[in-house]
Amino acid sequence: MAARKPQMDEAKASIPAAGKAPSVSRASEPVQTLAETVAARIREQVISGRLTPGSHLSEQTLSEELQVSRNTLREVFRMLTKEGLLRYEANRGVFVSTPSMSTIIDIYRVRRFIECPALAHAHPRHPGVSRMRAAVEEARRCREAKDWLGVGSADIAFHAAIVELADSPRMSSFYAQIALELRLVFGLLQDPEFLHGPFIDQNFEIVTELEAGRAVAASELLEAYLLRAERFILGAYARVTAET
Amino acid sequence: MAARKPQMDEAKASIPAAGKAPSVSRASEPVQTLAETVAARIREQVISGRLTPGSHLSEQTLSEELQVSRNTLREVFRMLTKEGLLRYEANRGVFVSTPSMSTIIDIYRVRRFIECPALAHAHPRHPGVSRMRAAVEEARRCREAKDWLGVGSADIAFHAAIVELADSPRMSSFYAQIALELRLVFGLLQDPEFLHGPFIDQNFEIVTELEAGRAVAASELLEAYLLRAERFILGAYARVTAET
DNA sequence: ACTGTCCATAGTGTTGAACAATTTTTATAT
DNA sequence: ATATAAAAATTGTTCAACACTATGGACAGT
Repeated sequence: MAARKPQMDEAKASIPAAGKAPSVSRASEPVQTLAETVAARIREQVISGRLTPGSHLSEQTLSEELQVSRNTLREVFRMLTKEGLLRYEANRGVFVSTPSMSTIIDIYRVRRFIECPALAHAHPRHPGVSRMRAAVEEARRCREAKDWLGVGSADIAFHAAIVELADSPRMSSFYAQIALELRLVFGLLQDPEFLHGPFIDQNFEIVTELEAGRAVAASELLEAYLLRAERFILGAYARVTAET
Repeated sequence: MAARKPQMDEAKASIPAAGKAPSVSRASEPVQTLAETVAARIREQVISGRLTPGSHLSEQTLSEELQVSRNTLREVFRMLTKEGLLRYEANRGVFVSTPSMSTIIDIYRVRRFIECPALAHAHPRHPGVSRMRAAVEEARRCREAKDWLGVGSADIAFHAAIVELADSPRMSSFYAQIALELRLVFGLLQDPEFLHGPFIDQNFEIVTELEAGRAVAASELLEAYLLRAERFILGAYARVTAET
């Protein structure tokens, strides 16, 4: 019964002198580790929708495809798991997270909980304000160019700037995670123009109100915005999942 | 199914000293991976103060000490880094995070930002309320027994229960991280009786108010509590760092 | 003495192979 | 068909090796 026998190797007779193809020479900027580089790449693939939620990421396949060892890849998986983009199942491997309705609901609950007070108590001259303004303009530029992925990024950046008004590094990094999950949801939905188009101008109004010193009014606009967006996204989500 | 011969390691009799018997023990379902087990162990060491902030964790030394491979240890480090307990420095390794004054200030800013609204909008019959009550009683028990580490845990549990009133899994898990960092701070300070003693009774008052349906009053109590606690901790921190 | 270069050392970053443990698939027997 | 056992794939973990980076000391020039 002991049967179980390895058949795998045999080819391993090769000499260990294998060329290692050292990391590409990107001699610029702060030394990013290989794992971080790969993580960024996979993250981008997930966000852009090339890696669809629910799909299984095989360690062997991916390590060959990305030219990194399994060990390094596992470090990458750990990172992305903590970020919420991937999900581990014991002895089964990692999968791209699949946001559910309750995920969306929770995300928007958090957003209202954090963004609205942050905005309401903001000082009109806070450096975050100019970042909000910049994000709105960036969104418009992307809309012109029909770069909807860019519009999504700018929208996220806008709201991240709102959170920065609270002057709390921890809150900002928490929000960054939430935003990542939200991007996952975006990727799941189709018709990005329909998805983002209407909200750019509302962002514009919000930052305008804030710059005029009417923080509370801006906060109320934001709350209405978030409630609408939530219903909107939930609707689109239901439509997509119904199709399958 | 799969009734296989349970022949485990016997060939690797290299250094069986610590003998940890990986998966044998809890044959239940949660199937904790080795890395998680080790992470829990280090986490506990950091919280209890046996691993002092700022100290360097050598991969080689620790992997020998804990009887795990460097690769596994690195996975552990990644987890604890995301939790905020450890800090990476490129090519220099991991260190136990050293909370600074601004860390404490940020933690308490976040706590007020999250806990107070959560409490103010809470329903008096929410399941979280009974958890708050239970935590207060646990804290009192530990105080009797002079188990100050336990008092700290109960205090954290009390406030985690407050956050659960908001019914948001993401918020709760975020708060869990913050609480971990706070424990790090606690470990840095001495005289835990002086540290926790006065706050147990304030927790009691808060939950009592809430149970009576006066959520807003409870929230105001909480805010005052948090402001006091922040000053208190900052003072103790300054005293400790001044000594060095 | 003072300072800057060079080198040995030690520690992290990454790899590839190996094996154990578990899940999934296939083949076989009832 | 259906249950069950063997085979194949995959993940979990370890090990040994080497490249790369940081640190500290020896050594030469001023």
